[in-house]
Amino acid sequence: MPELPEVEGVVRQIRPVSIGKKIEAVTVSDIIRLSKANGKEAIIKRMEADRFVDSLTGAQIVRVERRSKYIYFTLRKDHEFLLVNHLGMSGAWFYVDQLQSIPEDKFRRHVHVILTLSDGNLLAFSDIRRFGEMRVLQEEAEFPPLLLMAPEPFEPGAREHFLAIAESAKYQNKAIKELIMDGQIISGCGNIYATEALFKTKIHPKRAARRISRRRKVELFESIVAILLESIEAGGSTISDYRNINGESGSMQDRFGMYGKKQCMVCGTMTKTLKIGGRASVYCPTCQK
DNA sequence: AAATCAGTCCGGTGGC
DNA sequence: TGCCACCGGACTGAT
Repeated sequence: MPELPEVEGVVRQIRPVSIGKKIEAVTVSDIIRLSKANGKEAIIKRMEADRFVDSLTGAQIVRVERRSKYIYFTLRKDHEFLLVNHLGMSGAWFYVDQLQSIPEDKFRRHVHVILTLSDGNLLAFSDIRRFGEMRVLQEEAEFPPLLLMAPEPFEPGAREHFLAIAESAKYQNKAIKELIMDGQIISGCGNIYATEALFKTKIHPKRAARRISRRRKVELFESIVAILLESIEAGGSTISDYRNINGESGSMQDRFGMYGKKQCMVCGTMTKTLKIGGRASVYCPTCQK
């Protein structure tokens, strides 16, 4: 499941191989075309497949940036516009000379959008579960939820943004895990890193926001930032489907203290799992209070 | 009015 | 072995 560190890794790799190049051709898979023909919003959102292809074909890639878990491709034809991509659960980009070069069959089988670049190579978007998203936007404001995202966690102000919301009236009774996984409160932190940060700071995932002192909230926020940075350094976490653009896995999963564990790495207690905000939340009943 | 809930995009996986 | 319920980021629309 790609969260901020995985998306950051992908963006850092896509940048040097794509900036300044032109998108010579765009291919959308028959499966996506069929889904869209049946009225589904599969991967390509709010746009016909043909119009999506037309929009991107001939554009030059000007910038590639990460915002929260989204990838923003700034493209230029006669004017600049955006291709905004979310990897969803299983989205992955591969930079290859041909599709056959994508290392694993399970990714090769689910390639849905192919950008042929002016260097002759391909940027191929594979998405096993099709929870990924592609949107062509003239400007960010065309998709309003993008404007509501919390500041980047490494930006000054992100911590104050988190504290202000976490201490506002309507969130007082909410479980802390729901808050830190909410992209409008903290950007880029999903289930994995939320689980790890709560474990590291010994906070029970269901603890109400108002039952956590400011000092511990600050500690939690700083822990999230540190874990996100550590994961970027480790090349992200590969649980099952995350790969970088060369098909390589990350190694952050080897450093997990809690996510996916049956037993606490610190005290040996059997871990417990709760459903919080609809998501499975694993924690240690001894260490986390 | 606001908060909550189900629905949407799916294939892989685990349990029986 | 084969089937089927369940899972999940994040938005959207309904209640």
